[in-house]
Amino acid sequence: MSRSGADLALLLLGGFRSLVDSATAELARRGHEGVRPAHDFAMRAVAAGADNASELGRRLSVTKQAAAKTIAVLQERGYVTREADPLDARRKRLRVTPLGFEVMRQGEEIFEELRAQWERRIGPAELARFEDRLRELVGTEPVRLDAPGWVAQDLGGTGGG
Amino acid sequence: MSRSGADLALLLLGGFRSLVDSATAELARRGHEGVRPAHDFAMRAVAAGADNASELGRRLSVTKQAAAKTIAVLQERGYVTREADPLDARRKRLRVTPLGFEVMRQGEEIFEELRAQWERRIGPAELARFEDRLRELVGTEPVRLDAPGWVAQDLGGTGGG
DNA sequence: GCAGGTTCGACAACCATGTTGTCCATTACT
DNA sequence: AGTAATGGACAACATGGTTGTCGAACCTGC
Repeated sequence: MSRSGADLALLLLGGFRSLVDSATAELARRGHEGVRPAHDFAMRAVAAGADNASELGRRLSVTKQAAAKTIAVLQERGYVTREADPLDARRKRLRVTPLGFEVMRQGEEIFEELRAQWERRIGPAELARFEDRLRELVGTEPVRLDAPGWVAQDLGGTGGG
Repeated sequence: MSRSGADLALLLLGGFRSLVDSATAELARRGHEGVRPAHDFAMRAVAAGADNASELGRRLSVTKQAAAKTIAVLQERGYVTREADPLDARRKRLRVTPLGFEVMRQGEEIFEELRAQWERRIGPAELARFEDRLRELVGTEPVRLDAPGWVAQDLGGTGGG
């Protein structure tokens, strides 16, 4: 097989998609239609202190404009609120709503359940080992899940421009 | 830690991105600027017999229109040619050019090299085991790498998991 | 041989999610 | 106070998908 390398990549993608697709579907089933990982990520960043668009952009490694668009969606769905920042009139302070937190909570729960399923299939020790390897291989660089079609996108570092 | 499930997903994505980003960058370094996994996939499908837009769409699980757009790019870059099909005047027969094959070949080579690096890090046996687990977990469903921002996209009810 | 359905490919409009670039108000710095 | 930096808005555009529609070519049944 001359494609084991590429296959490995596909397999990794497959694993990710499998989890995320299932989680998204389950979240929808529970009444949170159309919640996507990116939303969760953004909310998490907001909850973690990225309480304005520019900062959120920085944390998510996207432009502030992109962050603003995401925020608009989150706000529209009632997952975050935006109020004037009393300390800085330029800012609009973001806050995750109870509904937003609820979605995050359920998301976590679902992912835990999915992981537990995998664990049941191959055993806890084996999954732990698997995760260890994965961590080793991936390293510590934070993972970006950004650009539309990033699978097919130009990547900053090199080809860039 | 209540996020091990989600972290597992991220880790998988990280692994995929790590490989793909490296491969894309390396391919660019070798003069094939802007070649993306989706291109490779499409070329592979063409080479494997999807020699018209509609068929390609089917194989890639995207609409024929989307396939047509991809083909346009591939053609523009000289990776595929389009000629009238002598047997069916509706069709434009696709063929991967030598350049296209070259890109595929180099892509494979690069992925192999990346996999070999991982192998060197954790050992062949361990990597094999890792891949086995991954295969078990992912199953045999073909992996789609389609929709723009699929990470953040609505997913048809199937869930895929 | 031809009517009617199916398929191919093209075009246009649109959605989603990014990106630059520009601009103004506000804040921070010197 | 004057100037730089920052936050956010808006507009234009790139990418890569999606529907919807349509004409031309093919296929099938009568």
